[in-house]
Amino acid sequence: MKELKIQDLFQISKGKKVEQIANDSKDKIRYIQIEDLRNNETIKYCKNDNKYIYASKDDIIIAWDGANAGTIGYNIEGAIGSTLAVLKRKNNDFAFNTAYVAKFMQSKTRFLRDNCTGATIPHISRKVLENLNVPLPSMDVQNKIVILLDKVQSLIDKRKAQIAALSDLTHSVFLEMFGDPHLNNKNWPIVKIGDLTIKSQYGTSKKASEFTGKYPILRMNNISYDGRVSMEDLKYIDLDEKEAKKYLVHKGDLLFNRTNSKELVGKTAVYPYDEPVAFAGYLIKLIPNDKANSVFISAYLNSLYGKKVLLNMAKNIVGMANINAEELKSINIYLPPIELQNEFANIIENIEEKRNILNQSLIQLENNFQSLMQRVFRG
DNA sequence: CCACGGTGTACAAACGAACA
DNA sequence: TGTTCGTTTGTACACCGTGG
Repeated sequence: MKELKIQDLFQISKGKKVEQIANDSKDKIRYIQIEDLRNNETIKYCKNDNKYIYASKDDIIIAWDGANAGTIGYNIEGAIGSTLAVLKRKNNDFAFNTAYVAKFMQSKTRFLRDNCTGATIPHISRKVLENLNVPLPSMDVQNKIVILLDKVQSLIDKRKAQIAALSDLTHSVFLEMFGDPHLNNKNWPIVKIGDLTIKSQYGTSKKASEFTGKYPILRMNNISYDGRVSMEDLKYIDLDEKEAKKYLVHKGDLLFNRTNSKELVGKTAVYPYDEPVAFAGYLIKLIPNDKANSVFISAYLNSLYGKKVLLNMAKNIVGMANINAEELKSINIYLPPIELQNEFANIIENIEEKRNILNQSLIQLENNFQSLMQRVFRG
């Protein structure tokens, strides 16, 4: 098969510093940064100034600096920031589909990242990139490869959308069953979180180890902002029998992140697994009494209103914010009957089950995509 | 001009004084 | 002596800007 180097096909230009402007400004164009190569969640703008470096839809964008160097973007239009570079087609007669090359480069992200230059912060090596060999089958085959990979990608996107929809569902089920927490138009009695718990317990302040230890230990990054426990990136710790009693979290216990940056203080989730694990000192464990279901309390604190309450009460001192156990227990909460709370918890459990299935499927699809990519470009 | 070393900052982990 | 909890320290990363 014919092979050409990136430098035969493209002109590479590094981006320049771009001044961001407000979203409602006139005569604006999109300002692209590394984040924008991965998603379109926060779109930023800048002036339409000809001193900037532009990428059009048929250019390939690559992240040049930092841990994500080598990330590829395509079909995005705007001025690129200083940590990106753009690959523009050279004027020559080589027959190739830019989208195809973009996909090919995507399959080489790892390689580009591994061959970076720079002492502390990785930077793409221009030489390595320019000398990257691109296999070029016939135009027909290139086009087919693009269509195939796009199809798989769109399956992945659909799966992600389904998972996001389930999160919305959780919120709306909560609102429907219990009503707006702020207005309390179902007139539930108001109590304090402390009234609904048997006890609160801080986690262990023992140092966790990377590999060895009897128990996995949950740290702040294991509690997500949207109220889930993630078992990724765990550390481990040993506990004796006495410590195990205090510092293990069991299924149905509530976990609360008491120290973090102001926005992230108060991340709350229910531990959902049968196997108990340890938890660190910047988390507080709450065990509910017979008046409450922890899933309900967690959903309350994770509602828009709950987040607002937490944000307002976090004491922000030199960059770090805190909500201690007493303050947590003093938060007001409305109290529907326990039967209704349990019903809610059952619904959530069902939703979470579906979510797990979808997640598994997503991981599967992503793996398939990777191996497909490898096979396709090996020829 | 751009390669490459540096800076600022947000998040996370850990420390250790104050309390019981 | 163990627990609480505010603060310090560590780490990772996005982005910047200068000298060759």
